[in-house]
Amino acid sequence: MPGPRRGTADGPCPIGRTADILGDRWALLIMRNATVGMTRFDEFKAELDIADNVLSGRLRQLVESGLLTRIPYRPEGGGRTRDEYRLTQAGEDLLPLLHAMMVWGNAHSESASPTRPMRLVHSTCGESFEPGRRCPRCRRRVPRSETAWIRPWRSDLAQVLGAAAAP
Amino acid sequence: MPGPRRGTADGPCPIGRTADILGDRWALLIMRNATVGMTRFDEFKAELDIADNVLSGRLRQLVESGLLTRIPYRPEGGGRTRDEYRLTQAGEDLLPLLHAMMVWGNAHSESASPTRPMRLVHSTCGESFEPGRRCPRCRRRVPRSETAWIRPWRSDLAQVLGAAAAP
DNA sequence: TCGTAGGCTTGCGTTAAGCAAGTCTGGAGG
DNA sequence: CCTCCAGACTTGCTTAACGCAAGCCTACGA
Repeated sequence: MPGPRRGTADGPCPIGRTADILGDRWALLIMRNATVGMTRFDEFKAELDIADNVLSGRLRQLVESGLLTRIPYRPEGGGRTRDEYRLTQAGEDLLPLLHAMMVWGNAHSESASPTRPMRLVHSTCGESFEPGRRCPRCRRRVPRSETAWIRPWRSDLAQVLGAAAAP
Repeated sequence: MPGPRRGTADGPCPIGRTADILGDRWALLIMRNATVGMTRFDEFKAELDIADNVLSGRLRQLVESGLLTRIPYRPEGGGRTRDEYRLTQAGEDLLPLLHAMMVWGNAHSESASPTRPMRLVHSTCGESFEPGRRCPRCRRRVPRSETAWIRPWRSDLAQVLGAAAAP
């Protein structure tokens, strides 16, 4: 933002410090998509409809903030090696925050084309759960690999975490 | 932001809709302070170190989004009647989101002057709790009136919700 | 009636977003 | 070995929004 931004990046309040990193629409949307399995520059660009200079800048900030890391990969169709952006532990730990955003959004905002609400479910049993709590059906802790976002407005089935797909 | 902002305010994803409202540093900080009991324009201005035109704009947006309402009050020291900004139900329901931000910030960011971490406690028994869950000591649901934020970096005791004080 | 104070608006310079075009790099193919 | 190619990233331009500062506007008190 204009003017010498007087940030609170190292202030005493943890909410203020978090707001300094995530108090940005694009940062939140990128981390949302990364959390559902998205990793590549052109995927983010196409899905978010974001200008590539802005995307490039945000990804760099998120890497600097320690939420993402760059890892080389070789595209399946051939081509030069490129980097993909994967969640760090700090990035994975955003799950409760994104879940809270989902719950609030389900309750207090409305879609132009209503569907059944988005849910976070335990992929091995299909039951809704809350991050940090045990699955109410299995009574087990839900590892990240068994986490799925149900997005009823999407017709495809690429909703399980790990299948790169966009909300 | 520049250019005709292509928002997702009514998109199908509730996280995207929430990001449209709260994907802004000032919006998050204002709602944080409102949640700990702050209500008045000059309080926000002084505590957040925000320009008054920006504060005015953000408060208007938050009222339009249904997170705050304006309520007239008469200043104790005399003076004309003014409006204060109080949380609506939607605003109060941000508690889990702010709590998740607190937890993440405690874990993954660092203060320039470290203290014991911020906590959300049940004010009648002093036990930490998570929004939506019962108090682990009392086994009772924690109403908003019994909610307190412990902010160890503040020496004063105005930490109980309802006493207008800033993080 | 006038002074005052706080909330809000306006104007100016600066930063960053959105857009579009260009650059840079390394693998593939000739 | 050289060239082509595709995609990530950079640069330049226009415009919106921030930070700052000054001014306005309005009830209440004197």
